Amino acid sequence: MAKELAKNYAPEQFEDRIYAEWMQKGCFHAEIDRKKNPYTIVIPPPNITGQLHMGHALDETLQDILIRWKRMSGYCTLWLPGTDHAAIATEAKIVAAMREEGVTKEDLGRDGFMERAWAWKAKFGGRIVEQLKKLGSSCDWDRERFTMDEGCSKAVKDVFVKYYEKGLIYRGERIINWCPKCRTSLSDAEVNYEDQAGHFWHLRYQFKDSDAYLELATTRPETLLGDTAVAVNPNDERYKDLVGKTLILPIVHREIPVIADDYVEMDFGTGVVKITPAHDPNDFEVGKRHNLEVINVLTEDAKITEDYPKYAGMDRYEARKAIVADLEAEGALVRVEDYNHNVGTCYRCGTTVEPRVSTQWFVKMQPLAKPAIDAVKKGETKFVPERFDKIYYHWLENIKDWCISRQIWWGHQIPAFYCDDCGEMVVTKENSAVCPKCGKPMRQDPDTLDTWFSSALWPFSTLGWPEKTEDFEYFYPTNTLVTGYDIIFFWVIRMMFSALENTGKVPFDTVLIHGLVRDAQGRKMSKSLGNGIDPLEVIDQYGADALRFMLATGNAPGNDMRYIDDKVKAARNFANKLWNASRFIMMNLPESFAFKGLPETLTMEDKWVVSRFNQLAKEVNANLDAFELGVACTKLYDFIWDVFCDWYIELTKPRIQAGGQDGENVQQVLVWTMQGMLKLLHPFMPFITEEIWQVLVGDGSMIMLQSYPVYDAALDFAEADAFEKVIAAIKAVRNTRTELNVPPSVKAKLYIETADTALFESAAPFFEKLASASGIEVGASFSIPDAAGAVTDAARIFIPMDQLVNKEKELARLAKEQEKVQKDIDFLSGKLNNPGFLAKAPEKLVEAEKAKLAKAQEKMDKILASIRAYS
RNA sequence: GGGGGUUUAGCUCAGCUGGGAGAGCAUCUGCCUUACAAGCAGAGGGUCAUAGGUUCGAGCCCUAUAGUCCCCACCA
Repeated sequence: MAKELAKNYAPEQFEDRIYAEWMQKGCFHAEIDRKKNPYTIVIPPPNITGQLHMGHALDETLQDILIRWKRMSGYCTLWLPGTDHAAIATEAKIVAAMREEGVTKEDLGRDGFMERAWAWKAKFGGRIVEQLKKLGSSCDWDRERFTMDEGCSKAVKDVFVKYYEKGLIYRGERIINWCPKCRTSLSDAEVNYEDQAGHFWHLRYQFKDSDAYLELATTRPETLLGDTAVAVNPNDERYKDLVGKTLILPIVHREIPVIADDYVEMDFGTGVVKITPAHDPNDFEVGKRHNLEVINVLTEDAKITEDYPKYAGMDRYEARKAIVADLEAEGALVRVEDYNHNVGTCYRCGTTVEPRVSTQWFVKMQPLAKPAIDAVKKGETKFVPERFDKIYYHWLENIKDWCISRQIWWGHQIPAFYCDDCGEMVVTKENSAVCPKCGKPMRQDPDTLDTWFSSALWPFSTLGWPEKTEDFEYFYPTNTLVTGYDIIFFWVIRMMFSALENTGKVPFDTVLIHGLVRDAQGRKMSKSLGNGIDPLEVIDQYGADALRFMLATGNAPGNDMRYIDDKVKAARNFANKLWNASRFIMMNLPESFAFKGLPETLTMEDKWVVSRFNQLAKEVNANLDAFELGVACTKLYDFIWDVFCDWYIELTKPRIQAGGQDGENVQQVLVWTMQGMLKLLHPFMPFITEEIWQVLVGDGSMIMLQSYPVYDAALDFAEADAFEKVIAAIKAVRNTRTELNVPPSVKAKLYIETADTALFESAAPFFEKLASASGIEVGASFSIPDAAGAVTDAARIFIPMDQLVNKEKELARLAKEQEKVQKDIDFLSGKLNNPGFLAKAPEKLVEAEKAKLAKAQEKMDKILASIRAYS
């Protein structure tokens, strides 16, 4: 059979075809097999609003490498895919699209809006999924899930009701983070704090019964409308006598008390704080302690309420200007200074969040956090790299109750029902409720749940929980969770406590954390900067394999990396190298070729390449086991390019030309090694390896279903070491010739002086092919005049070149060599003369160092002999 | 104010439990050698941020310092 590949590596010609074939043959589908061990990964579900970005590409690549490796290693693997409804983000997009049409949510009503949202999901929700496929992701698409599908929704209700009944969920009036643009509450995790330039307005509030003033400073003068007290520290001597007195609030002219509270720092500002319980979390606490009135002065969209007609309808920043102007007019403004402060912003839209008092649902975190901390402490779940467990602990140890209600429609509606008549509340899994007290139909809570509430259940809700499904029994707990460090707080932590509370088990045994993919300058890729690189474009240009290999190489877990085009190019070149190596093999196979495995008779270079491959298989497995994916990539790259292509293939050329039995043997070895390399590389570069495999093997088998190579003691050959001597000699000759500026076209006979005569004699063709030799003579001793001398520890090689050799140059070169080797000798003998080293270093190491020293000395003898020959 | 990352060749980064510093790109020298110029052969280039310490031995472990980046935190 003639085996042929296109002349150039052109991934666009086969990647899609191969993916379709995998799909069509059901290669990704996980069938429960109780004879095998399960290995499960659940995908971090991308948002249905999302477009594939480099972060996804990295995340997907790492997961696919692991899942393909485990699949080939005999596990029953399930990579469960799906998408997240991304409550706020999606609703914002839909509302924006509606705005274009001049339609509002209110126009449509809740049901109409939901209908529209589902239509939107149907239209765009599959986009990101299709993009994931371009990367080669071997997900079981038959099990694809969505956080708002029936099963996940059932799990959500189940958990909500259970938490409520256990007292882990409660409803209450609290001060929460409010996004005036998204018009919903946010959890603490959903607020990003950023430094903003602002001002410090120094104000004075006059006492009711005197002309005296109390000076204080604020960054938010507009909230003054809601001030209900002014506070000082109880230990502050300056203000001790003023506590209990009454002040007149400027502009509003309301009477407010001076109170004492520990919260006030004496040495910050004037040591006086205005207290606005409705619009500051600290003030809210102070207000509770002192029974202060909570006066809300802002609407849902952060405009001043109707209660203050002069400012009503102004947004908070307009109102700030107007109020500052009025304060100044009233003489209450003392001065203004520049001030930088931390401002909370909405993680979705970037709008400055407004602390707001409202009735919300909360998850009580203390009881849930404890088991989650313990599980990691006990090692039931491990972070890779380990350092992320500190972040995890710190967050959980300081966690506050989780605000889970959102004032939007796209999401899981809260399963709580109210009786508008008697105020009774019922929490139930049912879709409707009747008031148990007055028998009237009840109204469901209009709010929906935080999107992370449903993703927190993802590792088990997607496997069928709360039903006791076969999938759940077999695949749960999952094994590896792969995600970026930026969503540990949002997601990983919440999965941990949710899983422990609901399933009694940790959701996964390992969390593999990766960093961000930044741009070439190290900046975060962002829409606003416009510096994002579209993975799909990269795939178009270089192929998915190149992108994957680049993302997996040279990147340690948990560390950020930069996207640099040259790196992808290097990966593409590597693919091209492999492509051409396989072409070389195929074009040298006869039509009648049948692969029989390694032949009984192996030459030493065969044994060398087989031993090296065997070692590679051992190391790659070990690296994957330890999640050192980048290290594994480097080793594969080095072996394929350097060991196999640059050395082994070159060594086979004279043998292939010579033909005969040895020529047939070498074909077998070439194919054997190529197959092995393809298998080892497959998890990293699935497309090219599959393509080559199918052409090379040609029996209809697929590489993704082959067994992953493992170390085999029978494939370690002692001759491999001997062959390194030949390689060293060839390198030395090449080096010598280049240093002496001898053009490759000038051939020279080599006289090899060595104790290993048989070894070198058998290597004659290699010297001719790889060291520009016109022939070699091997012996125990030579005396060749006017010859350059290439030296290794095993051989001294004379290269007679008549006038071509410049005596001075050659002597200088030898002197340089001598210096280098002398350094080695000094270093090694220094070490071996150190009694401490001899006494405490492991014996194996001492022996190895002795052997090295002996070799260096042999080499030195040969160099000195060459120098003497010239002098 | 706490916590963490990072600092290694001109650039971007590896370096797995401590045993003579590596890769890719870039640079320089030769090569269109019948798989690959997306290639081949060679070369140069590093007091592994600084200062101490532990050790027979430190890029790796400990302490401190500096640069840089990030996370967390209620200072109005």
